[in-house]
Amino acid sequence: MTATRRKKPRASVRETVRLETRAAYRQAILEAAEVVFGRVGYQSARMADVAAEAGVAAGTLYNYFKSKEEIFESILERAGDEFYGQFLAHINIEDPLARIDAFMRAAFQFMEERGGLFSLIFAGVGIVEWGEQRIHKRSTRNSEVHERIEQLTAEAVAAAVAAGQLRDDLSVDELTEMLRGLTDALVFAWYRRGCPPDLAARVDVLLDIFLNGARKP
Amino acid sequence: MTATRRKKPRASVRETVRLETRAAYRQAILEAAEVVFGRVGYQSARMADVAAEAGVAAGTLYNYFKSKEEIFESILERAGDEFYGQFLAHINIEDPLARIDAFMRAAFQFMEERGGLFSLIFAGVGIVEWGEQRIHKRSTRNSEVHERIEQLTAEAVAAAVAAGQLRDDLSVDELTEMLRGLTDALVFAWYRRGCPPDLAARVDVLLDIFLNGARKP
DNA sequence: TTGACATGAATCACTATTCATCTATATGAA
DNA sequence: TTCATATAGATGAATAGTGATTCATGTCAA
Repeated sequence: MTATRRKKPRASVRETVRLETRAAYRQAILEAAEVVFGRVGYQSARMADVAAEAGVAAGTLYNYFKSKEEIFESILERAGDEFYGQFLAHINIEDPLARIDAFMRAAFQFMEERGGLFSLIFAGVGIVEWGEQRIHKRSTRNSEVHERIEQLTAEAVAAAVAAGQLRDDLSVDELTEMLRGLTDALVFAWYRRGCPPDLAARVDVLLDIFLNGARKP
Repeated sequence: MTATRRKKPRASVRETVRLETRAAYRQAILEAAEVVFGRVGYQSARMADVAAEAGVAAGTLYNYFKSKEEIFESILERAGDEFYGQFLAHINIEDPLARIDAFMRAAFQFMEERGGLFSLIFAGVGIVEWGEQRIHKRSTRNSEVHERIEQLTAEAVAAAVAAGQLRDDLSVDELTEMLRGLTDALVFAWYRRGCPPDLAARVDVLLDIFLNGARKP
């Protein structure tokens, strides 16, 4: 997918050297775009800004990407894959509740590390989807990643229900929805506070309320 | 605030009639804008679309509003006030938990009735704020309304804690945050399903999980 | 006849994208 | 090793599309 984005390089001795260089440019552009998009949002970000941030000329961007949108999608795609990877890393934890716990922690840690991108990724998984969905239809790829993540969570919840760890008088969907909501809420609030380095630590509150509720025993 | 938006009408005998007419135009424009913004989003909505929907010429819009943004803010403002009103209506319920319950139901009912505007209002109270905040800074007024609503909720939560109805080993802020998150989650999911008429009914699940948690007793 | 105001074509601003050029490097003959 | 030439690809000025906003004009009620 990434490969088809630009003219195929001619086969030659130069190949290796050129590729190195091209890859570096590509990388620089993506990183710059991530910074700029993260700072001012997709709409407000100007290609000129991205070019400046990357230290290249505006025209150069188009030697590596077809359009602004393609750059955006590349970012979403990359970040989405990384995010998904964080989930996969804990897929094998046997105990359902422990798995959910691990998922949440992994997700929060990822958020915390890439705060600026929040509105493009995690957010891209719902929030931005609403705020901007009509502005640019989201990359299909990113949606897939999103769905798979929801899927992993739902599976864990289902397993927990099956294991008698979670209530069975509510549907798995409802439980998953709520879990997701609590997660969003924390990230939301954290983002609003300016992304201080305390997000990961708050998972405990999330799980506590999700599992035990807010009512005084 | 609304009054300062256009040239002051001259005092004259026509006044009454003119005002009537002007008010009608203004109203039509706002309603049209609400429809169009709700349908395609602020960014994608064209003034020409709004004009067409309102059945007036594009230029006419500018006889009533300074700019596209001002129209948007007027909508947010109006909707925000209505939304806030729904909360105020239950402010006097004594029992804190009952008050929270009433708040949630009122909010959901409002959502359900104005689904199309979701992303401009309730959403405008957080979700869109992130998705688009850099695209157009939100109206100060709307932010105020938002804050006041959060305030009302937080007060109810605090009262519940004080009354021994909610846990006191978590901060009021944390509890409120979670409540808000659960609310968002439901509306989110509902919106994604295409706004079917079942939102209000789901408040029970929300409160159930918030109060009792998801763990199997 | 006059003034308020609706009209919509013309203007203006903003940017993504294109493209004619220019630069730097690689190649290969001397 | 050195120089002439070719070429990938960097450059940024020019283009082009979009759509908000303006304004000269026409209409209608008083």
